Amino acid sequence: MDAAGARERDLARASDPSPEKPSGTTAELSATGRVILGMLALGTETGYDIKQLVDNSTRFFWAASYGQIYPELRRLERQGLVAGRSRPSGARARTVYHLTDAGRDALDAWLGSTREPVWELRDEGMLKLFFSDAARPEQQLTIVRTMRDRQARKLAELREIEGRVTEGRVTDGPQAGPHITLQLGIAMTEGLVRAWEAAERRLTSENERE
Amino acid sequence: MDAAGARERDLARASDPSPEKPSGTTAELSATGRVILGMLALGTETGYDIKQLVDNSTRFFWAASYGQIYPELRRLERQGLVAGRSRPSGARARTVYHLTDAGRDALDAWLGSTREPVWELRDEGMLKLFFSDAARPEQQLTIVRTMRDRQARKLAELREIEGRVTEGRVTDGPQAGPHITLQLGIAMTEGLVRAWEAAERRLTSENERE
DNA sequence: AAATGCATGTAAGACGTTACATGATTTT
DNA sequence: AAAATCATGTAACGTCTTACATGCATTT
Repeated sequence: MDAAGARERDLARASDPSPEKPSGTTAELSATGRVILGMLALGTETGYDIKQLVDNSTRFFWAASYGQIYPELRRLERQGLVAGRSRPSGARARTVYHLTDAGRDALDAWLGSTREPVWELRDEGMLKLFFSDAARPEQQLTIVRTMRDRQARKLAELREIEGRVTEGRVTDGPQAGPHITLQLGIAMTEGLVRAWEAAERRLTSENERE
Repeated sequence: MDAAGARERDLARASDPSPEKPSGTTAELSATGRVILGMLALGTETGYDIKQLVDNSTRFFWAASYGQIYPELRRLERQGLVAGRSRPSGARARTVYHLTDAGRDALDAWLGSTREPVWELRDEGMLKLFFSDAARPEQQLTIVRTMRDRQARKLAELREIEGRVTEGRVTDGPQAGPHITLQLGIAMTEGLVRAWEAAERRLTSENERE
């Protein structure tokens, strides 16, 4: 029957038609393309470098793999947004890329775009919690504690990064973006830890009452 | 050169080999499969119902489309985890599904699994902020305010849902999972709003000093 | 000498979204 | 009579991950 269905149904309504048309001469810049242009603007040069920096920074909120990066670099070059030239180091093949003027314009246009930004979460812990009435009560608590620990570990990781960056150099000036993003990531993750802790308290106080 | 690359490089190290082997006789349950089993356990019956409930609840942390749901229902049936039978309403075709014993076991196994849960975020606002040194300073503020507003709207939406649910029935008992997940979602989104507000304060106080 | 790091790539397949197509039933 | 909702599905396309393959250079 439809007990749960009827109960939860119609609780929210999506409403979102996008305000900006594609509207232009230029082909739409893909998500990975945006990452690459941004990374080149930050001074990385090779596909390998880009992957390193992604893994050490944006991966927390935007990941990318070699399988995306290398083909996308060539697509961007075909579109005239980046330019690469061979710069072998010794006998080892190496291609360094840089933004073209058109590439810098495209990056600017994206940064200034008012299109609703992508925000997508896949949180298996929340999904488990949602369905946890089908599990034993201790399992519910295990789920919550696992996620709290997981987010706490991530928070520790981010704080460690922060420590290393601060003792170094880049706190302000023209490299403010990465740093303030790290601050934001820390604040966000603190929020997540608190949220899971609150859920844990709610569950344990319920159990006590029984 | 490698200014940014060298600076941010090696700041973090991934470390995660999964602790549990596939190890079993049963084929691995896909992510969409997990959603479907959970939804059937909650009492939904048709593919359409599942999609409705996903859109009204889990979409905030786990989305799914018809293009995933209908094919996956048939795959699960082939695997013997769900069973469907035709229950037309009038002349309108309709198939109602329910969990089999094997399906309930698979759901249990997933809920009890200690495998590191998936947690993936794609946050275009954070990405823009990361690269925002390439933009004009006012644009940096625009990005932050846009995201703060966006998360605040989502928070309002969630609170509205909460109001409707609370004035209704389902606050506790055997349907605790969806409700506590909603609470968690609210707490998480509050954390996000606060994080973006903090970023905004950091940016505006910097601008004042200049 | 071995291990790690630098560097580039591809192929297969899984995963997901979007748009389209169709039609019955219920509500306005 | 029209609009909204119920209900099921597919095809095309785009995205992303994973695993594999290769080989030079540097550090231990």
